Amino acid sequence: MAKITSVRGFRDILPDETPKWQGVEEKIRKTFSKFGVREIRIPVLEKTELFKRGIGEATDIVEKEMYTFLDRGNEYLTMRPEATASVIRAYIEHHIYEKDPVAKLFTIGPMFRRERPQKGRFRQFHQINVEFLGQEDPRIDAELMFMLMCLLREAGIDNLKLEINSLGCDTCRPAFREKIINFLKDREQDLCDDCRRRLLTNPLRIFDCKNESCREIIAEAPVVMDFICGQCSEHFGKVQEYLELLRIPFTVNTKMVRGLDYYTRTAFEVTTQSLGAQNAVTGGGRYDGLVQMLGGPDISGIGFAIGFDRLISMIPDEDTSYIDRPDIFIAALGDKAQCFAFSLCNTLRMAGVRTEMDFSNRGLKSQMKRSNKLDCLRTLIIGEKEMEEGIAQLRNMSDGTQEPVDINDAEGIIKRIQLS
RNA sequence: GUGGGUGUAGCUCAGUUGGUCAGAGUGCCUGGUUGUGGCCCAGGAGGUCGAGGGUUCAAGUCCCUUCACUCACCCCA
Repeated sequence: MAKITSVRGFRDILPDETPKWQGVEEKIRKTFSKFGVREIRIPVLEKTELFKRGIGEATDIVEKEMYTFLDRGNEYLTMRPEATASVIRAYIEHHIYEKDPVAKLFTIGPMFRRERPQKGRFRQFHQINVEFLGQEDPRIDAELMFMLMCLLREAGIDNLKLEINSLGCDTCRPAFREKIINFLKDREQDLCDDCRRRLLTNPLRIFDCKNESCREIIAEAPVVMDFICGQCSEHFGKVQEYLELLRIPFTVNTKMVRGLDYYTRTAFEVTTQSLGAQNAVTGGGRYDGLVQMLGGPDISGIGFAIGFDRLISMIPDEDTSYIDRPDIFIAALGDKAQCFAFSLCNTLRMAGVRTEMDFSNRGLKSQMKRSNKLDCLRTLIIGEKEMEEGIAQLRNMSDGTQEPVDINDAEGIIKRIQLS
């Protein structure tokens, strides 16, 4: 029979890796709880219209990366390519703002985009999303970024760079957009092919082109900062002040732009050197018009998405804080001892001790090997002699020392394990 | 969607101009030690050389097709 493999870009996360995922998630949840961020769980499937309206018709995501299909009910559905639109949909649908317009929400789960896979990029990938809704104060921008940097540090990752920018709001951005298009049109012949195309689709993206002649042009181009309105400028200034107050290192990157249409004002990105070309670990920003755009009241919001897969891949394998080894292995010889050990093994487990044993009925040597392979901290050796005397040998696998223990005193064994 | 790289044992990979080229290391099993792991030594199992076609007396090696993986562009987390 031919083997059936997983779908391209969809991968299995194997038991050797899951402890990292669980460990990081646990740390992140603790941080969220300190900041009063509560979990919301949302569906993986949404009506296609949600993303068209939320992310923007003309974006690459909506144009060519979504898993969309016609459902039997004759309705177009889409595997979500991002979470913010869904969170806002739920916030509106359940009238969460009626009870309290201020909401701090997070959600964790898989997203789907049909791109060509490469290092750090999969068709099913995982994001940790945070949305702070109902507050426009620049302190909320700073607090969100502060929390983000805290939780990345707690996950054991450093060497990160926080870059921020302001994209302006609905009133000042169109003017800037027009300015930049005019500026670039005059120099169109010096732009690369990609950028000439971008001029029509998404002119702001030309800002992060790597082509040298494009960069030269960009260097002289007008910057968002020079065009944003008074309020946006003041907001951005305050955000920087508060970031400094909270001692968060950052750099202003006036060329940073975002690929989703809903972003306004503050935009930010956390990047690293260690991921190859896909160097963004987190991207986020303010989206003051999104709630209204999705049919809700005029409520502002700001949020970010952490690329969970990328985050995990940055944790060095030497980081031992995520490994989880058995406390004890019971090596039992002979039917009587095996029987006794089977019972003891499960008693220890119920008492919270991570216990392993082996039913193959092989010799002590191979059971010791298995204990070693499983990286058990200790081995309890119970042979026929020990069964008769009621005294087993508790061996420390790192230094090879052994001590006698009373096999009928499970509590005594547990205490000894928990002490060392 | 576009371009490059790679597919040989469970894993990581050698394999020269076509001619003992079916290999190493590691992992696994057994033994050296009849009740003591790791280190060492010996032995063993394990592969339609990604798949299909072609050239040739002869193909892991050359040609064509195809699939998969991978990196980069694009884009993004």
